[in-house]
Amino acid sequence: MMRPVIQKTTEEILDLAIPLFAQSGYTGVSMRNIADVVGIKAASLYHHFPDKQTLYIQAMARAFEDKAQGFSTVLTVTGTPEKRLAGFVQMFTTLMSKDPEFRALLQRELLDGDEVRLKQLAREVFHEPFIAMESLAEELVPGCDTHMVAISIASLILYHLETAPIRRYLPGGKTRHNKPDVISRHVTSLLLHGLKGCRK
Amino acid sequence: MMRPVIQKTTEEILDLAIPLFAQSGYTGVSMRNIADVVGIKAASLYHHFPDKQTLYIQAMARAFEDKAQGFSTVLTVTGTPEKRLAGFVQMFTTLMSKDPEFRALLQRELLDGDEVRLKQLAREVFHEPFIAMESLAEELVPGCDTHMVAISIASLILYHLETAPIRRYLPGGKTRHNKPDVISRHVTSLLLHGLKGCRK
DNA sequence: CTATGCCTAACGAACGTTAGTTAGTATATC
DNA sequence: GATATACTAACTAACGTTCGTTAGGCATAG
Repeated sequence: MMRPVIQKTTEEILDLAIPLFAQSGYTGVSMRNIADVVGIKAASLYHHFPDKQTLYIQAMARAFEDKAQGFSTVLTVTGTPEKRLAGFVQMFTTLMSKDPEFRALLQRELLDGDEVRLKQLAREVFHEPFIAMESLAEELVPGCDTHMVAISIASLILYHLETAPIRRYLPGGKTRHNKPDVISRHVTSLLLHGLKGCRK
Repeated sequence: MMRPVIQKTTEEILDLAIPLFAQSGYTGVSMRNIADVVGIKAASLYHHFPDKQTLYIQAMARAFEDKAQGFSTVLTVTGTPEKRLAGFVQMFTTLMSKDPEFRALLQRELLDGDEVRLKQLAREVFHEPFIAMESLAEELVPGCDTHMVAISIASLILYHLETAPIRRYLPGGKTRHNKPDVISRHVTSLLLHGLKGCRK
């Protein structure tokens, strides 16, 4: 009896599990769901991971580890602080816009993540780019609260993307509002000049 | 044999279910979980609701319906547009800060809500206050994209609150950054003057 | 030959849900 | 005022399914 010889590595399983967790969350995904998309039986998953929790944590770690370096490169641009801000906002918006999976996982971790996972996420993924953002903030506005400024920048970009599903039904919502270019221009001018920078 | 005569109304059950769904999400809460906090058996829930989905949808409706009018009152302030913006930001921040349950439910709906639920949420909860925010935006910055401005205002406030759990572990995160007054002042000056308004 | 990766089969627990029953309460009839 | 009727909200018991997980066997690669 010949069975197909499709040996899945641990990494391949994680890569297939990540989109599932992003879409449905930890409790919304079963070991059988994961096994199905991998193409093996649920019991076989236990040769790669001791339990579901470990599989999930490793999937998160993998989903986030690649991002860390992606973010850093976004912040190595040169030029005036204003140009660098504009460049960062544009690239960050494009990057995040292309990766709704990452955004969903981040949102879910903010909702459900325990202290240990959040601490790890902060240290291994966001620490470095966050510091780069803070130093950019310090250059732009010496003496400002760099922590709050960095959060504000990220919040403007991420929330425009995350609210896309409901903004369709809110007054004035247009398809254009989901385009990375439109968002990044709006955010940049808002940051540089306040609301009055949003005049036509 | 005397059984305790503790009759639970449908509304009481919903009120008890709401915090559970806020904390653990739809798939993270079982009918028995809900029954336990209500103090009845799971089967008895089916005298009030035909199934879990309906219970959840009614719980969401109830959790959100009170908010609709709360938001509207926040926007009936008078004065110069700048003062009104400052007042709105302050009140909205305080309101949202006091209600992490509502924020969690909103975030979960953005992640998991289907088109029908999001459309309902937009129409019944956010439509009116959103229009009020847009007219405020139009007063402040005639000819601006009011939709984007309204979203930006909300995003600044909500993301500062939602990221609180992870900001503890990010550089420069202080307890003060979670205080409604600090957040609303930061957001107001950012909106009115851009980043340079954040100078000390 | 050993280790690995997958299989089938099964476990106990929990899941959403249904059926049938009981106690209490309000309403209508005699 | 007593009695019958109907309704409500709870109960116990169980259904079939799915959950995470374990045990044991078979095949392939090194």
